[in-house]
This record gives sequence, C-alpha cells and structure tokens, in this order.
Amino acid sequence: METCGFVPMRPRDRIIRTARELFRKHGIRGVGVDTIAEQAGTNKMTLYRHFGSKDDLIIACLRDVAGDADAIWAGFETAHAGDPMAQLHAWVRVGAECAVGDARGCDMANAAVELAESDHPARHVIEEFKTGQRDRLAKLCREAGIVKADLLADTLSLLIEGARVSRQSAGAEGPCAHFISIAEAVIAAFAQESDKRSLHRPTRAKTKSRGHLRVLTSPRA
Amino acid sequence: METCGFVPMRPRDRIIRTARELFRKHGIRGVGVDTIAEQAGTNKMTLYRHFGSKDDLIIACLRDVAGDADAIWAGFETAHAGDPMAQLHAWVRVGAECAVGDARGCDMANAAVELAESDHPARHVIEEFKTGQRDRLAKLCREAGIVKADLLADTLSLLIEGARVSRQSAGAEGPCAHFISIAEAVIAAFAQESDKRSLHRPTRAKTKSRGHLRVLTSPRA
DNA sequence: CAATAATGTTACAGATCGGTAACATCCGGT
DNA sequence: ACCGGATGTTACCGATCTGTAACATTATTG
Repeated sequence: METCGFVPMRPRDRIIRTARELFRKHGIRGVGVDTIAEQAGTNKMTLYRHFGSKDDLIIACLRDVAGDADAIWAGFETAHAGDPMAQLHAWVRVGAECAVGDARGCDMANAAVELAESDHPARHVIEEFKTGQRDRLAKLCREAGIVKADLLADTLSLLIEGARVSRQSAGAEGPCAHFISIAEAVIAAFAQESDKRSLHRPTRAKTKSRGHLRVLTSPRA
Repeated sequence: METCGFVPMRPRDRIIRTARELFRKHGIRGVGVDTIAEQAGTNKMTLYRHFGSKDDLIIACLRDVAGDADAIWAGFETAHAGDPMAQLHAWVRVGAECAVGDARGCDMANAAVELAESDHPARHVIEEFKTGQRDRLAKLCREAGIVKADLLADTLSLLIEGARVSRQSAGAEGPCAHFISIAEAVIAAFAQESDKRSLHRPTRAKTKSRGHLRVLTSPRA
C-alpha cells in the first residue's frame, strides 16, 4: 500500500501535476480536459473517474497548490527554528523568487480572475487560502516582536500580491524588480518602531537594521 | 458630423461599451462575440465589420480603458493644478475606490492573466499602459519634491496592484481594506525624508505630516 | 430622388468543449 | 489461476465558439 516513489505514479497524481502545469501555462479556460488527460499519459475517461467535473479538477489543483505553500512555510520553520525574523526575511526572499522569476504570477489569484462567477466553488478555496496566508504572516510578525503586526502583514501581503501581478503586466523590469528592497525597508521600519516602543524586552533576536524606513506614530487605526 | 450625445450611439461604440462591461463581469474568455453583439443591440456581422476578430475587439477595449485612465489623470491635474502632492493624495483616494469598491480588479491586469500566450497582441497594449502609469506616478512624485521618487512610485504601484488583486482573492475585508492608510504612510515617510534632505527648498506645498513612517537611510539602491 | 454606405438577418462552416456510454484490457491481491 | 477493480479505447452527444457568405434593409449624402 506504500505510496510509491514516483515511477509508478498513479494517474490521479499525474493528472493533477499536468493540469497544474497546463493551467499555469495557458490559463484554466485555455486548456481542455482532453489535452490534460493526453498530456498526463492517460485519457479523458480516467480523468472523469477521478474528478467528476473540470471544476472538481480545478479545486483539486488549487488544494495541491495550497499544499505546496504549506510545505514552504514548514521549510521556513525548520530552516530558522525559533528565529521568526529570519523566517520573515526568508519569506521575502522566496516571495521575490516567485514574483520576478516566474512570469505567470500566483495560481490562486489567477484562478480568482479567470473564474469570475462569484459563486464558483473554487472561490472558497481561494479565499480560505489567501486569508490563511495573511494570518500566517501576521502570526510571524507578532512572534518577531512587531508591534503593529497586522498592519505589517497587510502591507507585505499587498506588496507580494502586487509584485506577482505586476510581473505579468508591467514586466520583470517594472516595479516588481524592487520588491525585496521595498519589503525589507518596510519590515525594518516596523521593527525599529517596535524596538523603540518596548525598551525592555529580551525576546527579539538580531535587528539587522538594514532598512531605510522608520515607523513614526500610529494615527488611530 | 458631430459626435452625437448618446441616443444615436454608433454600433461601434455600443459594442465597445458592452464588451468592456461583459469582459469585466465574466472574463474575456467567458463571453462570446455573439452575446456581446446581441447585448449591444446589434449582431455579430456588424461586430466583425468593425473589428476583424475578437482579439481586435479586445485590443480596442483595452485602448478604451487606457483612455479612461487618461481622463482620470487629467482630472487630477485640473482639480489640483500646481499642487502635485494633492494630486498624489487624489490618486490614492481614487485607487482605493477602484480597489475596494469594485470586486473585479484592473481590466488590464486581468487581461494579462487571461491572455496567457506571451505573444498575444494585447500584451503590448497592457505593458505600455502599465509602464505609462508608473512613469506618470514617478513624475508626480518628482514634482511633489520626493527625493526617491522612482522608489516611491514603484512602492505605490505594487500597493495599488496588490490591493486590486487581493480584493478579488482575499475579499474586501482583507489586506486591501487598509490600502489608504498604508499608501498615505508610505507617502508621508518619503516626503518627510525628502524634507530632511533638502533643508533650503521653497517649492513644496503643505506636508500634511499625517504619516507613521519615516525614511531613514538609502542602502545603496 | 438616386446612389452609396452602413447595418440587419439568416444560415452555415469548422472547430473545440465538457461530459457520457459501452466495451476491452490490464494488473494486483487472495 | 482467478477475480475484481482500475485503466484504456472508441465513439458519440449536445452545446458553444469564432468567423464567413449571401442577401435584405435602412440610413446617409450627393
């Protein structure tokens, strides 16, 4: 029963892997189930035995994407255990790789654009995923000692989301090229402000202080 | 020859207006030319006499979108003539309205997602538009006395782009909800840093100083 | 009014799409 | 060896899509 290494990969997994690749390359609406099945080395009938409809396959692919994201977050945790600020910098680095290195943006965000119907079943998965990503980021900021952790998480969320979509429309030389500088500056600004506020707190690790922005006053939000 | 008010609107304009509306609501690939023609009160044959193909219609629609953006920028200029910082704040306000008020994001960015083929003719229009928007923003920042105007323009570009796409995937209560606060804080930080740098300069208008971030040092970029 | 351009109507071609039925084949476990 | 479940194969349905042909009608303009 052991889940074999990869050589005898079951059709279901090959279909999902191939579908993700083709959806990403040509868009969800730009590729048909017949092409997916053929490219996955199987046929349409087997595809429909595993996934009742194309929408089901789309949802399965998005859940697979979410699984990959989980693995990346787990990688942060293991690579920089107990150092949330280092994990935050790792998040910036990986985000930059995804944003500028890949010309097709975020699968989840792209799916939200393509599946325009507001009651499409995949929208639940997408919204749940994006909310989860933001919450994880906020938790990380909180653990890193950031006072206004939620605001920093929202700012970084907008920046990474913008970088990935701007990469597609404005190109790799556009605003997304400076994502790392901008994100690091924002993090440094929030961290510095957090340091000033809590003068006697032993938890924070290394400040690194390589930023160019500093938090000032909180208006009222 | 006068361009009539709207009652005898020519089929070409009705088609573009209707196509933009339907493309926005259902996605470009989610609506057919037959539906567009019928909804525009005409027929497919007339549509194909004005636009040789659906791709041509798409391009015409995107150019129309760009025209609307031109009008908005012209509105900034007339509403706050000679006050670039006020124009910048107006840009933030309008951007927030577009981002959180409308659940379907930017037509240009959405088209870039849907038209995945890297050689699609519409991609030229999209990239040109996005580059133009960034350059306009950078020029405005420069006129407002911002020292690192290009970096501020890129930051604001990522933020607005992220807000509009995050609105679709994470919802109106997500990170996009704080776009105004974040954008204003960033602008204030850059403006304050610019004030510190140029102590003897008479050009700048009112600082407003309602931000919570302050620019520190420029690393090397 | 007459001539001409623009638009409407109908029908159709060719392709692709999502999804299903019926039947053949293969492969693993008892 | 056998049997049952998973998979492969082929053919098909109905719908929809982009795009075109041929012809009728209307509107504009001299």
